[in-house]
Amino acid sequence: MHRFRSEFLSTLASRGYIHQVSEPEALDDLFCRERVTAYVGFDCTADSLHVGHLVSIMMLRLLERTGHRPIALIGGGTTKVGDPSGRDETRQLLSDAQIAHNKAGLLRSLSKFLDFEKGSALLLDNAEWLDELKYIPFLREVGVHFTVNRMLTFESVKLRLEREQPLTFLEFNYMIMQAYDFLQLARRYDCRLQMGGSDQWGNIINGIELARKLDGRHLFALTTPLITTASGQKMGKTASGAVWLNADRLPPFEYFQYWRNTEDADVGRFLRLFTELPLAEIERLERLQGAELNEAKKILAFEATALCHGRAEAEKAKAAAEALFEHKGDRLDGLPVVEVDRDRLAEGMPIIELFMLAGLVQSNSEARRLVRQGGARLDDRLIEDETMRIDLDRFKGGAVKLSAGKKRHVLVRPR
RNA sequence: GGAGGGGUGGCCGAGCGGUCAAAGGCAGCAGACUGUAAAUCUGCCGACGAAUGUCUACGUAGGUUCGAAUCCUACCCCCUCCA
Repeated sequence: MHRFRSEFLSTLASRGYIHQVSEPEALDDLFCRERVTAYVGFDCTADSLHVGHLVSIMMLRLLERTGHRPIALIGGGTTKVGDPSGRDETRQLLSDAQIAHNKAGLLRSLSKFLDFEKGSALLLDNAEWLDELKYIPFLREVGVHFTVNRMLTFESVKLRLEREQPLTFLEFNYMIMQAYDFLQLARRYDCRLQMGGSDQWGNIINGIELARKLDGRHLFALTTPLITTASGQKMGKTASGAVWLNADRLPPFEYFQYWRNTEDADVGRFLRLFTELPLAEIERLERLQGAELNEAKKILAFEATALCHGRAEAEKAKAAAEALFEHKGDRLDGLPVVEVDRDRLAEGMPIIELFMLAGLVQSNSEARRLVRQGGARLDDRLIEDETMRIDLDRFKGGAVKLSAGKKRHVLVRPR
C-alpha cells in the first residue's frame, strides 16, 4: 500500500481501516494541504446503530481529532427509497413516523462518539435536499449521467436479477440518490471524500463521477474492509441479534461483555480498530500469551465501552464483571436491572416467571429446561425446584441476582 | 405455450397412511474441561403444564380415512428442461 504522509491516512492505514482508496497520492496531498471535509452516510433502518457501524464512526472521530471536518449524514431521504445492496428481497417500506423515530435513535448513537455541539462535526440529513426534488428537472440534471447499462452491472442489482427476485424501480434509484448526496455535500459543504464499507465502493464512485461531469469537481472514495471475527462471523452480529450502541437496546454491561469475550486471534486487530490506544501500547498487549491475553481483552472491553457509554458506565461494567467472574468486591450495580411490581412479588412469583420477566429466557419451557439442566441460580445458589416461588422476603437486600448459566446475569428489584 | 420437479421446525434437509413434535446437520441453550478465548466432550433444543397430558405445526383451503407431513381436489408460490 501507498505510504501516506498525512496523519489521517497514515493512522487509518496502520490501524487496518483501509480497503480501497481512489487516487491515494492525490488524497494524501489534499489531507496534508488543507482541512478536509469527509462524510459517511447512515440510513434510518433501525433506531440505533450497532457495532457494524463502528468502523465508520471511528473514522469520523479520527477525522475530527486530526483537524478535519467529519459529516455524519443521516439518510432521512434515502431510507424512504431503501438500499438494495446486500439484500435479496425488498426492504420493508418504513413509514415517515418510523423514520423519524429511527432518526432520533441514530442521533443518540452518533452523539456518543462525535461532538456536534461545537460545530467541529456536522450532522446532516439528506431529506433536506432529496425531499424537495422535482422529478423532471432531476432526471434532466442527474438522470442523463447514468446509463441503465452500467447500473445493471452493479452487484446489488445483479444479485436480484440472477435470483429473479423483484427489484423495484424505487430501489433501483437508490444508487442515484447516494451519488446525488455526495454531489450536494460537495456543493454545500465542500465535502471532498466519502467513506463507507467496501460494499459502498460502486455507489461512492458514482458520486465522484457525477460531480466531475456536472461541476468538474475532484472527489475521493475510501472504503473499509468488511470486519469479521476470526471464526468468520460478521462483526457485531450475534445469535441474539445486533450488538447495539444505544443503552436502551443493549445495556452497557452486555456491551462490555461482548468485547470481553473477543476471540484471542482478534484482540490486536480489534484494539487497533475499536479503541484509540497508541499503537505501541497495542503491540505490547497483543504480544501477551495464553491466559495473560485476558488483560488485553479487559482493556479492549473497557476502552470500547468507555467510547460508547462513557467512562463511568465502563467502570461500572468492569466492576460488575470483576465481582462476577473474579470475586473481587461486590460491585454488582453495573449489571442490567429489571424492575418487578412489588404487588406481584408479594403474592409469591413462580421463579419461572421471574426468568421470563428478566428477559433471560424466551418461554416458560426454556426456563424449566434451564433449571432442570442446572443452569439457573438465584443469588449464586443453584435453583433445583422449578416450581419454586419467590416473594418479597427475598429482597431484603434490595435486589436479587438472577443468573442463567455462567455469563448471563440480571439484577431484579421490586418496584 | 409444452414437460417435469418441489414448497417440512431459525436455516439446510430426510420422511411419503399409524411406531411423527417429525431422522441428520448447522445455529442456539445448559453442563464438563479451560483463561469470561478457541477446540473438544455430554445433555437439551414447538408452546402450556408439577405431571398422566393438552394444544399448535409439515405452502393455503377443502376432502378421503378410525387415523394424513404422507392419499385426493382446487388454489398460491418456487425451480429445471424444451419451444
